[in-house]
Amino acid sequence: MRRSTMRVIDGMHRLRAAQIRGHSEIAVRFFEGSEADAFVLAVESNAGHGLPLTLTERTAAAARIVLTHPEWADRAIASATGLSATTVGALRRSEGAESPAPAARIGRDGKVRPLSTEEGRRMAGSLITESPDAPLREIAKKAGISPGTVRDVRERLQRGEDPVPATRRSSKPGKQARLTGVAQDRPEGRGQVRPHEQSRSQLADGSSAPTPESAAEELTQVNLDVLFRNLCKDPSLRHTEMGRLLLRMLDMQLMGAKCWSGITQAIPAHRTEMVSAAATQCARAWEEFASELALRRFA
DNA sequence: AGACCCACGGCGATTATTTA
DNA sequence: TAAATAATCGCCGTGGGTCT
Repeated sequence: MRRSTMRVIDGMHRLRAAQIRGHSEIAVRFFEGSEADAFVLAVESNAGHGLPLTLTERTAAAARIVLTHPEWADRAIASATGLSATTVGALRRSEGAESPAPAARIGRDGKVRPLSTEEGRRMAGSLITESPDAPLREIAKKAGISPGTVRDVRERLQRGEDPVPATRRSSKPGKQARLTGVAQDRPEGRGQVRPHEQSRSQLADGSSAPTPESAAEELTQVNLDVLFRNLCKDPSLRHTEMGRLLLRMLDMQLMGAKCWSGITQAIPAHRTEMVSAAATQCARAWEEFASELALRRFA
């Protein structure tokens, strides 16, 4: 149970059972943390006990964790949601581009691993060339990489090789796409650059970050029916009162959109002006709601 | 103190299996 | 049956423990 909101994270069925049995008290374990952390805990609990989430629910949960905890490694998120790391990695590529990617990730072991050591390796290479007798730890500290990596750099230099393995070089086609989201020389079809990847590459260039307007514009191209079905899969919406209210409102919107002509015919002439004003205010309210959400995402 | 070893975990690519 | 997902492989990085 989250102490700040007294909301049940896990054990809703046990709580219900206790209420039915007439118990007025139940032992709880309090959780201190953010809303995002509480969500992760709820997903982990569901994945762990006898009432696991469906595949679509787990996928939706993983997509949310990717956004709220971008520093978590794929395997860490996979472990929490019961999906495979491959699936989480694919989700990150499709969802993660919407937020700035951290330079390193925290694994299940709590260790931090950088997404690219190219810069550190090159600096270590220079330092080793300048001072061949310098201690590995000293070079590691200056270059910002681990002593083990410095040793590998030194061995590579001794063999006359590049300090950065070919598979870790940003210039390698396809690899850069993994490390920074920049697509290079991708083949047609599967490797085509998607809109969100383009906006991420702009970030890597240091030019412009995606604005709330551009991100919203991107999603508004998606059919409302598709967006609604996708939102319905998210347990964080389905399992909260306000979330369900939003889904019902969107459902009504969808239903209305399918029978505008019938509704228009049903409105008497003397009420058209009033209904028009009401509809305009509704539209404004949705717009303000959308703007507020967009600003919150990029705050 | 510095060097080295090694367990653990990261990733992409590929293949096998499951799901809708 | 096609698409999605999981499993596996090989390579690489980190950091704690051990050796010199």
